[in-house]
Amino acid sequence: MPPEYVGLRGDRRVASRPCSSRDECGRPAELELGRAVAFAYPSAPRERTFLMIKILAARFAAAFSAVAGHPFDPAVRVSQFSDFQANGALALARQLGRPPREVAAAVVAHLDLAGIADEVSVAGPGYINVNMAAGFLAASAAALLGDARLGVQERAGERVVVDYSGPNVAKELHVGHLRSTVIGDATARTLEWLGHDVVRANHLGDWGTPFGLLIEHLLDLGETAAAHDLSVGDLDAFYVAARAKFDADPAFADRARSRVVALQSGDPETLRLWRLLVAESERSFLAVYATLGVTLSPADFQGESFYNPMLAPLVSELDGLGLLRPSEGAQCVFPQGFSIPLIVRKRDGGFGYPATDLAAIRYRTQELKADRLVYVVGSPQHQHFEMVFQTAREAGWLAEPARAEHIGFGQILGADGRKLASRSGDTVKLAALLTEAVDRAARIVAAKNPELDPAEQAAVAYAVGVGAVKYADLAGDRIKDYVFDWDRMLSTTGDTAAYLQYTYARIQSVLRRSEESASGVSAVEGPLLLDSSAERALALALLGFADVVEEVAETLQFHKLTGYLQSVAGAFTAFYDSCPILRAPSPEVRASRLGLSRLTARVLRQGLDLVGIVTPDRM
RNA sequence: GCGCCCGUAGCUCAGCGGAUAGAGCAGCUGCCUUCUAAGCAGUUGGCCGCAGGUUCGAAUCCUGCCGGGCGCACCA
Repeated sequence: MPPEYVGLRGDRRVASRPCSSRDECGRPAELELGRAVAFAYPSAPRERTFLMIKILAARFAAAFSAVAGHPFDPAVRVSQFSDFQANGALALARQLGRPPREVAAAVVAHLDLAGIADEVSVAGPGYINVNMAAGFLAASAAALLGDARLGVQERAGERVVVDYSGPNVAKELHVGHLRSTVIGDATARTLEWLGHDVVRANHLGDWGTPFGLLIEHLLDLGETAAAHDLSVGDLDAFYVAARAKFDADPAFADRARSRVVALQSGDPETLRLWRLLVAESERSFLAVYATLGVTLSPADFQGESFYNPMLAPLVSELDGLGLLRPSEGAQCVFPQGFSIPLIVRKRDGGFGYPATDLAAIRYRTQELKADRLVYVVGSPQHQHFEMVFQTAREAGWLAEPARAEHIGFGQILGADGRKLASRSGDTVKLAALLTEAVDRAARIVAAKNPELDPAEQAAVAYAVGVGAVKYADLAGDRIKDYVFDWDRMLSTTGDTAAYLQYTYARIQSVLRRSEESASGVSAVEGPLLLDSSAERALALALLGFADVVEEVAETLQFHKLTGYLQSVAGAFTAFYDSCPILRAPSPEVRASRLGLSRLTARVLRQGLDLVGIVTPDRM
């Protein structure tokens, strides 16, 4: 087999590559192709924010710097002993050589929290505990209720390119693409909502030697028949058939090889056939994206072929910069800090993915003027991206303030602790996985709420099923592997999407009833009253939304958002359990509790929307 | 051989320099003539892989081991 027939390009977004030639599969790699605010507190102008911790941190910072004589981090955190605590006094004490409690007391003496906190105390070795004033929480929560953005300030707008999903043309989306697609879409949604200018980049594997045999197979079938086969959705079967012919029929293999040459030299007819394959694949991808509720559109497809014309000039440019060094017949860059080369041009003259990735960086920073490049690709490719980024820096294509990040993630494992595969050992197709998710959810919905009419049951099953899959993918630290477990992800209790969706649906139910009982007129919101501990705790939880969203936008650790939403839902259900809303003791309390409910619903809905999970109104 | 990641309750996971290590599931106790019990409240359960070190203070930082996963030049 000629070396150029080694494998499909692309699939770089797959968490782990298909079997390599020396792994447990014991099969050569070339046989593996088919698998594979402003805070509106009274008298506070717009520069304040809703963020409790930021408000406190600012006040504490003033007090700390008064004591320290210079700026000092107050280390304000959420506390289990009070609402918040500042831990900075311990570190400052060491610096000043004074007893920590004494320093803490000095800080408290300089602290101005009038109207914000009604209880400040020094505890333990020198922690400063703060309990917020109920009036302040109430006013803050009321302001949140009146803020369409729930306290999250809109950003000035960086241009961010989010590179995710990246399936291979002529192969179907499979579990290996799930995490990149889900995490990438959550990234795009979140950054976009924050006000950034997000460019979604679906870096398809749409170029390479395999297209020789694919195109010849297509010609054998006839374009019409081939298009039919492809549109039926079984792209993998099309590839497998082509591959089988290539292996069995030398004449076919020769045609395939010359077809590759024709493709690479730009033969118009060959390019037309190639586009046909690409177009059919894209239709297949879009169908799965639609089911998944992923925001990728045809405009976001920007495959490897897009960069083809840029590759030769790019290598020349690297040469001109003196970064290129021949090694064993290949053109290489040896980025600083790495002992192995980045092969930019292969010995046979072809370009590999490092060249394409470099071209993409240069295009994205220079043409798209991107400030931030996010690559949502499995963690095995960490070193590759570090090398590419370093090379781009040395070439001047990735210069401050622009930054590139590899957002890696672990594998999805089966119950056996090994990479998830179907019973027969094949990769699991995404379309089939989602169908099963919805089917399983449908059974649960039918059992839990048979009163819903069939259409609504189906809609709920869809939201719950797909939500479960996405949530399971996002709820853990993305760097770790996780075990794919239907029972756990579809559990109606616990840390699941269904629990959040159910909480949301319950709130909607109450709100619907409130409108009925108010004879169609929505009640005017009164001031919020936080008299019970449950109401207070709920308000406090709701006020944390902006903090979490901002952190997630920076770290892209979506499990922090899902964990936060769980705490909000938990605070709500505790409140729901102990505080009658519609039958509240007075109209004022009722209005306040309805306000808290409405705010909770909005936070849950917005939070889930940021990660692409749908919230049905009934379930 | 070099490098990266992960080892926390029976299970799945948070916490990543600060007070008694948290949550969900599973187990056990309670709670529906009342707004969706797909729920809530309580409870049992942990030498935070091991050993050193840094620090007033370490699950958290450093070093070395052990265990698991994954990379390491013409596949993408």
